[in-house]
Amino acid sequence: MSKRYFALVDCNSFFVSCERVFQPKLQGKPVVVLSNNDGCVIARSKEAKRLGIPMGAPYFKWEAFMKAEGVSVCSSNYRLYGEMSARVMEVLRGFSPRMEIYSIDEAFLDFDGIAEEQLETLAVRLRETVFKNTGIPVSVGIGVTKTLAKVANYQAKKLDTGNGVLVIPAGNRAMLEGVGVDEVWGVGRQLTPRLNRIGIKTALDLAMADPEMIKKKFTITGLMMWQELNGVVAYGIEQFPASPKSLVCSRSFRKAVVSLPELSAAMSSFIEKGMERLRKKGMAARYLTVFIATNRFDKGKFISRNIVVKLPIESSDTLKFVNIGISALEEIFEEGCVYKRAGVMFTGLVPMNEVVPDLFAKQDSEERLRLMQVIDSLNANRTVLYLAQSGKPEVAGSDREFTSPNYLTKWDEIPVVN
DNA sequence: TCTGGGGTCCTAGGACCC
DNA sequence: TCTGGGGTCCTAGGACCC
Repeated sequence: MSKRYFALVDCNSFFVSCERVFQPKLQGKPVVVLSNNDGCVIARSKEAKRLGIPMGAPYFKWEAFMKAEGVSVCSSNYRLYGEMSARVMEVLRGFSPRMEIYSIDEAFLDFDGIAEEQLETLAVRLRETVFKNTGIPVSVGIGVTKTLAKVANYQAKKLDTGNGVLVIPAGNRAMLEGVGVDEVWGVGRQLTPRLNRIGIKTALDLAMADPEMIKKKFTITGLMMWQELNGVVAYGIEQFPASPKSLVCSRSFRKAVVSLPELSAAMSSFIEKGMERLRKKGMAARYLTVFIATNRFDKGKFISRNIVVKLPIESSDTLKFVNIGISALEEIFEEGCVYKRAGVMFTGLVPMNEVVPDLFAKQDSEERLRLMQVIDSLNANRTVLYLAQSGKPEVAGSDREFTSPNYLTKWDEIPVVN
């Protein structure tokens, strides 16, 4: 019986690659993509990484440097990235009947039944197909567990294998040697120093450690990482996405907010946006959390408040949530604070059609749900209809200087070929 | 002036029950 | 003076992921 392999396909500098598909002049040049409000760097091209621009670099601190080095700057355009992601995933689906979309730019593929010596050829073909059909370059890592596939992917990029593909054969430990333990899937900022202190510096060190000790010190999650590095599957492919448990809509304000009316408008718009996403997933929520916070980077006291409201029955009605959300906000709002961030979280989620009727609680009415449907369809590609209470969309704090057009989702922004 | 946004899982400890 | 033991559920906080 041949070993079962998993592949991790990861889009290279995904957001940057998306921008490059539509702006070929950005090829081969240093490029970064900025977060909301053009706050900080969330994607970097290889060339930008080489210039030493770190992930999360605040734009205002790096602006001068980037100008001097000729770095191209893009504001983030999530609609575009979401659409490009869907296209990439569609191509990947053709390469394995079992696949897990892990994030906007990553997917695990089950390569069960593929002989070891054919893996690389298959991966190279996959890579070429994705590039041909979408213009997005990807790297492919292959191993007998997801964690090893992740390591392989990391090495494919780091070692610059030439074809963007790296296979870690079953039982091979050599590939773990040059990998810092902090690169292992599940080892983050806190675990790294703790592991280092007991002499575990590389992925190989972790793989060779005593599993009893690992379990004792790093609990079950630590043990699972150990197993996966040793080729024992602890995480399977999740083909069908589990239904979400929570949904957040939040923003930092470019200009801090002081007044209750302004904050209410922002909150109302968060609830609108969040509800729209929730309905798109066909879900309703039982709990609403409203939160507000001051600037965590400011000297002085950092204030963060939240309040949870429970509805008598699950709902997906924007208006109902806006009303209770605004009242909730009034309870936690404190005069004199300078708010920098706010948002809402929906929890207690259930599919809309599984809401259990209650004798004493009124369910969303048919008419109201139809109204929501109409609003959603009107807003499908661009927000055209919103509550007066929410104010103009930009109140919610979106300020983007370098946004690329919505090439794929807006008719009037489709690129023209002359 | 200016520092993202959206998720999941695990554990410890408290409340509560019998 | 002495003051069980076990189970479940919930929450807050920590840690991780992209």
